[in-house]
Amino acid sequence: MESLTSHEIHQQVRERLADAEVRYTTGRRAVVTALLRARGPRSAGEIVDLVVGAVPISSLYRSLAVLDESGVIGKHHDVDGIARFELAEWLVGHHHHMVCDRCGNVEDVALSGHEEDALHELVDRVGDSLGYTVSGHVLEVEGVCATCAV
Amino acid sequence: MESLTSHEIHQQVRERLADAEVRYTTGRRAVVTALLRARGPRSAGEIVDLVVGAVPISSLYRSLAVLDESGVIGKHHDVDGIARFELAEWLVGHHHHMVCDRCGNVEDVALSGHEEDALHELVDRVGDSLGYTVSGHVLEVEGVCATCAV
DNA sequence: TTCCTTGCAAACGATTTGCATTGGA
DNA sequence: TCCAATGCAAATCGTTTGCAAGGAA
Repeated sequence: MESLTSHEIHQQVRERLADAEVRYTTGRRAVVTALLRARGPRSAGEIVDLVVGAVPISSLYRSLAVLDESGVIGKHHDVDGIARFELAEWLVGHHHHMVCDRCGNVEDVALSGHEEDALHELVDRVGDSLGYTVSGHVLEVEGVCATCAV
Repeated sequence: MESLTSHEIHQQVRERLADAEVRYTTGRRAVVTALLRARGPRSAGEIVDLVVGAVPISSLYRSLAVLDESGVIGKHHDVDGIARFELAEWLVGHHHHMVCDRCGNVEDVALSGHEEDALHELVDRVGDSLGYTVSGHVLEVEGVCATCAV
C-alpha cells in the first residue's frame, strides 16, 4: 500500500468525519497529528503529553471516542489493560505486530501479498467451521529482538 | 497434543503450585475447575458465576493472580478492556481465538496440524526478516457469530 | 438561533489493597 | 502453632458522563 502524506491523511480523515456528520475540530486534529508523530499505539495519558497545549483528559477521551467510532483510529488494550490508540489500517496499511518478549518493543510487520492471502484463507476457513462471518484477523508474532538477544 | 483428563490437569497444577511454594486451596481448585468447564477465556465476573457457591470477588482476583503468576493460567484483555483468564497452553494445548465483534464471545480454536505448521513457517519467516528469535504467536480471528448474525 | 463540542467535576466499574479472621500443614 | 489464605470494606485509577458554557454554521 502506498503510504499517505500527513496532509493526505488529514484530508482523508476530514472526509471520513464529514460522512459521519461530525466536525474535524482542532482537538480531533490534534489527536490525529499526535498519533501520526507517534511510532506506535499510544495511551490517552501519553497522547495528552504529545499534544501541544493543555488538553482535559475527558475531552481527549471524547475525541478518541469519535475518531474510533468513525473508524479513523483503532483501539486495543495492552497487557496492563490500558487502552491504546493508533491510526486505522485504511490510513496506514494493514499490518501485524512483532513483539519482543524482553523489552516489549512492538514493530509493525506487513506480510507479502501471497502470505496475507494464505492467512486470509486460513482465517476464513476457521470462521466458517465455527459459523462466523469473518471480518478481520490479528496476528502477533512473539520473540526476542536482536538487541535483546545479546 | 494429547489432551489431559480433568484429574491429570489438577495434578499438574498441584505440582506447579508446589514448585511455586503456594497451596492448591479449594478456591484455587474451583477456579481451575471453572476454566476447565469453560471453552474459552472468562472474565472474573463470569468465573464467579461458574464457581459453585458464593465467592468474594476480591478472593477470586487473588486466586487468579496466584495462578497467573505461577503460569497455570494466562491473562489477556478483551476489546472492552476487561481481563479474561484461561488455562495455560501447556495444560490444554496450543490454540487460537475466534472473537465475535458483536457480543464479544470468545471461543478456542485449534488449527489442524497442517495449518498450524504453515502458520509456524510464516511467523518464523516474519521473525527472521526482522532479526527476532521467534518464541510464539497469537492469532485472533474476528467476525460475527451465528447467534448475532440474525 | 440551533446544535455540536468542550471543560470541569462527579460518577463508574473493574481491580487492588489494608486489616482482621480463618484454616490447613 | 503459625503463616498463608480469605473475607469484607475501602481505596485506586482509567474511563465515562451530567451539565453548563463556548463556538461554528
